[in-house]
Amino acid sequence: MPRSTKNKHQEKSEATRRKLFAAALRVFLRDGFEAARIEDIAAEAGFTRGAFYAHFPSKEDLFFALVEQEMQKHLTRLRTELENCTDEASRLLAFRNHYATRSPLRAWSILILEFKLYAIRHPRIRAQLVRSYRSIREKLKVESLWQSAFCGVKGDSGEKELLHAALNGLVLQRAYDPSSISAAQMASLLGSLFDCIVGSKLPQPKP
Amino acid sequence: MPRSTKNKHQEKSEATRRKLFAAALRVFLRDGFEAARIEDIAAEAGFTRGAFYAHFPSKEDLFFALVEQEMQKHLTRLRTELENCTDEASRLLAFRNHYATRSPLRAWSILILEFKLYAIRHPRIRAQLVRSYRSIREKLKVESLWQSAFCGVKGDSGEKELLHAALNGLVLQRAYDPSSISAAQMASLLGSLFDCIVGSKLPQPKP
Amino acid sequence: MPRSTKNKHQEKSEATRRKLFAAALRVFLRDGFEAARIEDIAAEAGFTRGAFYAHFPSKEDLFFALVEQEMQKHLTRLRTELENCTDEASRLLAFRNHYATRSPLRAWSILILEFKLYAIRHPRIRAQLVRSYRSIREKLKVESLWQSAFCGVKGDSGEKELLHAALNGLVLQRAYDPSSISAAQMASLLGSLFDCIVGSKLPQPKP
Amino acid sequence: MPRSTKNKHQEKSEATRRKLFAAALRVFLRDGFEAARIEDIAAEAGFTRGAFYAHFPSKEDLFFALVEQEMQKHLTRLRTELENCTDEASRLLAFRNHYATRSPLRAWSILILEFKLYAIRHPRIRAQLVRSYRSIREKLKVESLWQSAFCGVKGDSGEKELLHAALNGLVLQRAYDPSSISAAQMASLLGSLFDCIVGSKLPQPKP
DNA sequence: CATGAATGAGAGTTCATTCAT
DNA sequence: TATGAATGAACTCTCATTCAT
Repeated sequence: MPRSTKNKHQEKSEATRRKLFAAALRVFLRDGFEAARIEDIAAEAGFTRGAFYAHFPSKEDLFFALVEQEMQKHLTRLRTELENCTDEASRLLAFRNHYATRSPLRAWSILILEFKLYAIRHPRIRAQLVRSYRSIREKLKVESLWQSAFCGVKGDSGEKELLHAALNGLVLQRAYDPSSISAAQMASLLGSLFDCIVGSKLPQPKP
Repeated sequence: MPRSTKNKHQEKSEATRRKLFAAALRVFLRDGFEAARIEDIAAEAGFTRGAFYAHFPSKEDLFFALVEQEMQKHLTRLRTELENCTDEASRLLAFRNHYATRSPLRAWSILILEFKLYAIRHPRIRAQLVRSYRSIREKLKVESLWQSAFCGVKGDSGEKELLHAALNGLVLQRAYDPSSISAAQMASLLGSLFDCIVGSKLPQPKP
Repeated sequence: MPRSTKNKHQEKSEATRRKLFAAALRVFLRDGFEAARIEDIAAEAGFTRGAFYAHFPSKEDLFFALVEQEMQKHLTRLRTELENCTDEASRLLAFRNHYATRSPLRAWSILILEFKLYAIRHPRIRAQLVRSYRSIREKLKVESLWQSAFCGVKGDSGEKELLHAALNGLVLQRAYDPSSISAAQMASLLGSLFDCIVGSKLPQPKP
Repeated sequence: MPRSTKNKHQEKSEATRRKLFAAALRVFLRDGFEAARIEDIAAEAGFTRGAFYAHFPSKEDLFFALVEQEMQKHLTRLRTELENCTDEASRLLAFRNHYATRSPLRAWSILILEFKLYAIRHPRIRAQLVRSYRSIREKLKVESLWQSAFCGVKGDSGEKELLHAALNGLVLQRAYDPSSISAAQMASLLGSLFDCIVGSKLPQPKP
């Protein structure tokens, strides 16, 4: 009941949760969402199943928590990078690189892809995922990131989605058949697409 | 040994196979590859599991057969459309529309997306899928389709992949959160991307 | 309806039956009774399942028919060998060799062993097998074989069973772990046992 | 982490394992190895299939564990009996009785017989079984049992195998057709065979 | 007689989740 | 909090047998 004890417990609990998180990320990236076994995650963290269920109600809930954490990380990093840029040009370049050379996130992209497909078949999950993404975007002011990168010139006609879609599609393509497109080609294509969009050459809706 | 008997058997067998194919397509589109149960496919076709295994060695084999059949259908249709065009301009337009307004194939694209993800985690399947795609592309001379549409002007720097990637990515995005991008926006974006690529504005590899 | 036609049919039918028999023997010896598949037997004979069921009501029935045929073959051969002996001594020797060097029948022994075990768990089969054996023994006058070999000296205290049991047990032992006993050792042991029994050294029940 | 909890778990786990073992033994003896269903074993122990798989990786593994346990039991009992004998003569007699009156192990022998046949058709299992037997024999010093019983007089020409083979063969014969040989006859025959072997009358390899 | 399509019971195995400790 | 035993539903795949042709 003494405060310090309570804190000790809290700290320990937090540590377990963190370990489970990290382990889950590793296992999900390695095996995918559906194939990942709770037991493996717990074991990877040095615990057993019970510990998992003491901290998360279900595999899906853990995944959501993980998504929010990772998205936050990625977006915060991007924001920091952009804020470190002194002028508009370098900010645009940083943004471009972010999209064109996202190879370190390959496995993560594929994991998200898989979960989106899973969500499509599970309405409740789908709704939760949409909500989750929306709240992250709001919390981290993703719109303003684009605004700041593009000087807020134009209204959104879905260019963001196109960029993401192309990125995800290419990542998947390379994961499934690396010989069909090289990493360099992929970066080049994404860069070009980025230029296209930014150069206002693309986003002209059909009249 | 009687000829008529053999034919009767053959006919019946083919009819069953066709029914199973059609049922499988419906169930796969509805439930996805992994979640689709053999029993449901058989029942949807009006049979029991045993009938399924009399015609296909496994769910995966059926899926491959289905993929080849459907790809063949789609590509043949596209080829026909292109061949019906009298001049180069209309051919290009038909090609553009093919990519920009592929909504009827939404569910199919998602199914293929899911199977590619599945393949990533299952090396043997992956190899088979790559091989299968390659053979289809060769058999139906997909390269020549592009050549004919684009008058064989430029070498391949992966634009085809970019187009497909963007298409698949957007289809998934809309399936999982339709409110994030409208069908019209999607068509518009894909059209613009197509123009971009054709207009040789995109495919300039980094020097 | 003409006689010759009927005979043609009968002949053909008989030929099919014979082929199925021979095929079944091969498959049973190769795969064992339970693991042998009707389809494999039919295919091995150059037919399909239907032909099998046109000639035999079930796998078990085929097996019984097979057992009777083979037993008859083996016993007839033994009888012939014994009858070819001019004197009593050579007859005894032939009998001894029959038991001590039965290696060609290794697979058959094991098959019968397996079926006996199967029969133990299936009462109806067991009863039928016992009956079947009994009728074969009577038809082929197996008792008289022993009598003739041993000059009918002594009453049966089960020596025959002991000899068979030892033979079967050793065949199994060698099949399952050939390194535990050599073929030569086995022949030697069986020969010695035979001598023991014949020399009236063995069958002296405890006083 | 608390010690008591761990012990509770361990105890419960061991109790369940023991129950599963006992149940498996009963079901295997009743139905045979192949026909025994995991579900029946679990139910017989008062559990469901899941519990089974929490304790044993497969039916085969359970069987091997069972074999080792039972062999150990049997051999330990035999060793104890022999060690209780004060003189050489009574030791030999005890050994003789062990072989001649093994009726209580009838069902066990048949189960092992069946598994050996199973092993013949399944190479991996066969190898494992051979290894398993060898390790048991070494661990329990089976050779020395024979040595002690027979005063280490003679080298091994396979008499042990003959004795076992005859025993197993007769057990099977009686199980499948009890009317073909009485229990008394069987004991008598085995006793005589034992005497024969011990009396050095049998193991004279052909010159 | 022979075909071979179709049945359907049944097996082993996996794993998210629950719950007593 | 964490353990880990136990559940039970689900799934794929096999094969002897039936039966319309």
